Amino acid sequence: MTSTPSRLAHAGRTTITDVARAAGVSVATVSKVINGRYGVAAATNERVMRVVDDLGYESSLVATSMRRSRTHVIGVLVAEFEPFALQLLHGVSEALSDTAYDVLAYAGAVSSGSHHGWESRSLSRLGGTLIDGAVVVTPTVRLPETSVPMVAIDPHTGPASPATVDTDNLRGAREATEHLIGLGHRRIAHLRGRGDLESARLREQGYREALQSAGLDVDPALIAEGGYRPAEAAEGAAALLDLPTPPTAIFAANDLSAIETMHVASGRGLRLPDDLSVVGFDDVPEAAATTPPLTTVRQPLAAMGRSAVDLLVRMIDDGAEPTHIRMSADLIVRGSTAAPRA
Amino acid sequence: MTSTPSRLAHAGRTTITDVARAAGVSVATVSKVINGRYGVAAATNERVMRVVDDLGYESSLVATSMRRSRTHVIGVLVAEFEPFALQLLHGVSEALSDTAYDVLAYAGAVSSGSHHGWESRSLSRLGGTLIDGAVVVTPTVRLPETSVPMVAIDPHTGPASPATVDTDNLRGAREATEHLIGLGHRRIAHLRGRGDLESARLREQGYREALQSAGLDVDPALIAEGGYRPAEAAEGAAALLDLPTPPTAIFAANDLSAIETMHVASGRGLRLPDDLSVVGFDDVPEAAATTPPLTTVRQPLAAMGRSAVDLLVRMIDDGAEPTHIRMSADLIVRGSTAAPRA
DNA sequence: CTGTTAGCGCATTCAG
DNA sequence: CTGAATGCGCTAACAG
Repeated sequence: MTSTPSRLAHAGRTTITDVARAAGVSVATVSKVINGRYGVAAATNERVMRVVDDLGYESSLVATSMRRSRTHVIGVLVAEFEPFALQLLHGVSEALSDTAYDVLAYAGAVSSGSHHGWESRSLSRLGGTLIDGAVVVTPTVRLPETSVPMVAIDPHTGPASPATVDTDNLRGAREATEHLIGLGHRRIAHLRGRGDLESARLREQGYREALQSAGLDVDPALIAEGGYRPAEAAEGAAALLDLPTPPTAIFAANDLSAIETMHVASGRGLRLPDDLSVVGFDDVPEAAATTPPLTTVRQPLAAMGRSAVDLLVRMIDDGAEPTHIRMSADLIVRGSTAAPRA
Repeated sequence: MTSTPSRLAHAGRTTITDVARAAGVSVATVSKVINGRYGVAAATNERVMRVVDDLGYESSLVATSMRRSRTHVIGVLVAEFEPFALQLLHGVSEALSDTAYDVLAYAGAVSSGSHHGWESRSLSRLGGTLIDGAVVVTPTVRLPETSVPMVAIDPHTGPASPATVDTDNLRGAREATEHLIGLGHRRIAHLRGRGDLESARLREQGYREALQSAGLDVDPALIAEGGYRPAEAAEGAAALLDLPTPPTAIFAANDLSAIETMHVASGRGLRLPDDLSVVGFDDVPEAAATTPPLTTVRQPLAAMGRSAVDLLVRMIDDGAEPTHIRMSADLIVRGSTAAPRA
């Protein structure tokens, strides 16, 4: 044996080289055995396998992905792991447990700075090699087309990307607002979502349309910024409630904002839903856990995740055409809405 | 120039080579600029930076991780993305948003086969290269020690790994059972968790101890398998309710099992909590959303995720010693428990 | 059937 | 201050 004698068993991982040395074969042979390719004697095969087991060797995803085109890993790219993305992830994971794919979720909105959004950054960092395809959650920028197969969930520009999954935001928002109108509310406020998201614009539009259809004026003073996030929502809600004649109902652009709104209202001694009705959007698990439980528009998040994966896998495996999938958004009436007090 | 002339601008990603060519410098120079190292003229620096921005270049995680020791990515290894892991992930993500680390969550329980568990496989595949450290959620096997820094959450063997975060399962289970006893229940069943998990054993032990302390017999017929998963839990619950004299209360080893138990009970026309009291464990968001809302033992999941990350980052950055962190588990009484009917 | 060779995209010496 | 060579762990040709 003339292999480098100075090489000790290194610190961390077991590499293919370690296996090769222990089995007395070349790394190429080990590679063949591991990948079940032809051209290896049965005896050799078994010997290598035993060493692999003994050493607990597992090929490095990183190294493999550099040489191979397929890694059998699907990437889910999110800005951060908030409830919305989490529920999506749940569906993705479920759908993938029937397939040969593993899931890798990446939250890349941390080390910011570049003028590119997190979506492009994450795609650049993972794409092409590490993952066979990507599910991108609420991307805000147009995504590069030259990359891996991907489907966007609730994307910024609506169906601009080739493959998308979203819900009927316009209709859902109309239903929510009409529900409040039907209850007898006349001063209905809206806590906006992130202005750069198509979904947020559609929800606001649905709110406006419902009001107008009912012959109600859209009062600009009753539209505040919520940004889809608790911190901004708290400010927006406070501003609304500080109005000389505050609204009797608030339709928030998502559940997190709605829940925050409820906190703000409770903090001011308002009783829900008697003094203020609140409606959200999304129906994350947390929505049903508030007191009173939140009336909201349900997006079938897990189902959206599953649909996205189904489509993606078909695109990867069968070269299926990218399409647009639109799911329905349905009002779920719970306890946070009631008729305004006389 | 004798470089391969046949090389075209390739399909997918922008590589460091593209940037170098566009900026008219060598890849080494680009590398230095990107990593902010000394030895580059200011003018060159700026020119390269502009090209980087123009092309939207972002270094490949894969390639980088092969050569570098640090990637500034923390891995969260889970079997699958169920509510428990999701909540943990939420805390992890939160805690990491203050740091320079990105989060990468990997669900590796899919392509099984090897006698190693998913934890070891995932660690082998990602460790050492892709991630700087790992948070492993409910590992069931003893983890190799020679790998990257890691902390285990709710591990199989209890505090066998050097760094762990868990809750006081024994105490939580006792409280849950004592609550039922205090309500007047005498036939209290237990829906077991996964037998290979320390947490499940402790919860059963807490149940037994509480019964014994109250002078009640532990009836083996009242202990069924739940496996922490809805499918098994449904069977276990059905078996319990099929007993000649069924229990008046069921303490399930986790919320998913408890929720499934409620479904099974409702499906048989039982009214909750009058005909049957149910207690869970974990307090995932879904627990408060059931009707009636589930009485359960709260594990501070997000806080556990945060603690795990805090510890891990200190281990990576400052070489801190691994420790064991135990958090308290507290009973949350909601509507799914009541005194048994006379 | 098995070993040798080349190179994936990048960071890192080490000469210019 | 810059550029050419080297190798990370692995797979795909090809040679023996």
